[in-house]
Amino acid sequence: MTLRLHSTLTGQAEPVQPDADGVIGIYACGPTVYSRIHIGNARPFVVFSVLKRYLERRGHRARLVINVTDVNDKIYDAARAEGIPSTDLAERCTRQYIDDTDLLGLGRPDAEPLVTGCMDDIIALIADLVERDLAYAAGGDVYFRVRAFPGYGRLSRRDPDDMVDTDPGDLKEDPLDFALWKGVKEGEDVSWESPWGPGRPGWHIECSAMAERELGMGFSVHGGGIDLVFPHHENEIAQSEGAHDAPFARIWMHNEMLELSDSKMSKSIGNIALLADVVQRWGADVVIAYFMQSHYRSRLPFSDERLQDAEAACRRIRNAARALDKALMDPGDSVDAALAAAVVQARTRFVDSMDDDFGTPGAMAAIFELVRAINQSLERGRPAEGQLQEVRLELSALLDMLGLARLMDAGADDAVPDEVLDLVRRREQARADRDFAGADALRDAILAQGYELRDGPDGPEVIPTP
RNA sequence: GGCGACCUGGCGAAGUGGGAACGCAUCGGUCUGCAAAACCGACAUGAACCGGUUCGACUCCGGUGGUCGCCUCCA
Repeated sequence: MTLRLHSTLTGQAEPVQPDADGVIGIYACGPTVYSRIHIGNARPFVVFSVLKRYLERRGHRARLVINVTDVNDKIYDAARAEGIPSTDLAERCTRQYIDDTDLLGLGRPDAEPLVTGCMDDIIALIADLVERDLAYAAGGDVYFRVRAFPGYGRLSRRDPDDMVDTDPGDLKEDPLDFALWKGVKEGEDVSWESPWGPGRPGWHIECSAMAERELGMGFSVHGGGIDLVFPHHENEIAQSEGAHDAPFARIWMHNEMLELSDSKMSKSIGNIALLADVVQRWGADVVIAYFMQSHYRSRLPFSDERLQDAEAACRRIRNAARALDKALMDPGDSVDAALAAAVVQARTRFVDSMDDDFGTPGAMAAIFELVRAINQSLERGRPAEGQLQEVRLELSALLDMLGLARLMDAGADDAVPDEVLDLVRRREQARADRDFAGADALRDAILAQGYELRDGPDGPEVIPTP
């Protein structure tokens, strides 16, 4: 079985097929850089990064492109409010976006084109559309002639005749038409030369141009947040397919929104939590696990409680990894058949879930079932070293497919500071003296230093609290 | 007003026309000086509500109620 993804275009699960060059091309719409990104913006970044990861781990070649919109009205507005050039603001926010997403440790996309770096492609595409009468110049602007593109509305299942309250504009032939090029206006501090005069691209044309440039027409997966279906992706289809009479993207994959107290998290509502703050507080693994425990097409509540759950889930996995490492220091010589079976079953369930529309919750469940099997086995005895290695490798491989392999780094107690080790020694002495009140106080002192103590048959274990 | 989605245990969250995963939380037990971790056990005779189809529905169809999203910048 191969990976199938629900496509917004067909409403059904469609098999993911490589492009003509054997590579699975994935384009996801990235942020507009006028402020730091919030945890909701991070969802598509995580989803599409893990999608690429999963495909690669399954032996496919994949190319992920996530653009950066660095020319936009909001950028002009924000820069004006700060009293700095809009290009400075865009550059700063682009750097912050890179820094913030780097905190997740999921790697970078293969390409992250900037709108400002694709101006020639954009102008050429607009010129094509004008040439084909799918677009027209008016004043210093250029508009797409929506009624001239017959498939308009297919992606969002919308009839152009049903659309109301559309901005009539002064220069449009039809209120439905949307801007491909906007002539420079008073107060805008950057513009580019074009056959229609100085100006800048409209919001939608950039993605058509960048996707075509990076992946060609007819690539595998185009995605982003579900709020982009209309008008952004609808317009991209109109632009690209209008210009080339060829299919643009085969599968349209959209992630649902995060919600905060029953409404979506949105910069315009103001109920946001910055990605950097969330990662700073909880750690990258917890944030990734938080996303992976829910399906990308489900709305996901964002709250401390949800993050706490994810943290507890990470702790459980880390504990099992630590138990494996401990067992490996003193392995047995038998093979645990039940454990061996659990390993096979976990892989099967994991892959089945993932291949069925990127079912990361089922994949996480498969990992937890393996974790339980590991704990049960170690409760029964000590499997042989070879089997322990094999189990460790498999757990690590499954976690890695979700970007969670760091949970295997259980944090050996070799880096424990001397003062903590000293506290441990004093506590052992207190216990030997049956001074349990003193021992408990010392344990609290150790915890305050960031280390958890677990007494076992082989003496106390010192474990860093993440 | 138009279009669409969703409604599963305390909180989250999957899958499925015929045994309701998984995580967290809670309760009891094992282990421990006590904890922690781990293990064992308990925890929705029922899936918003009402009808229908079916031998059989949480799963399909229809209706009611509720929640949310898009239609304008938005991941």
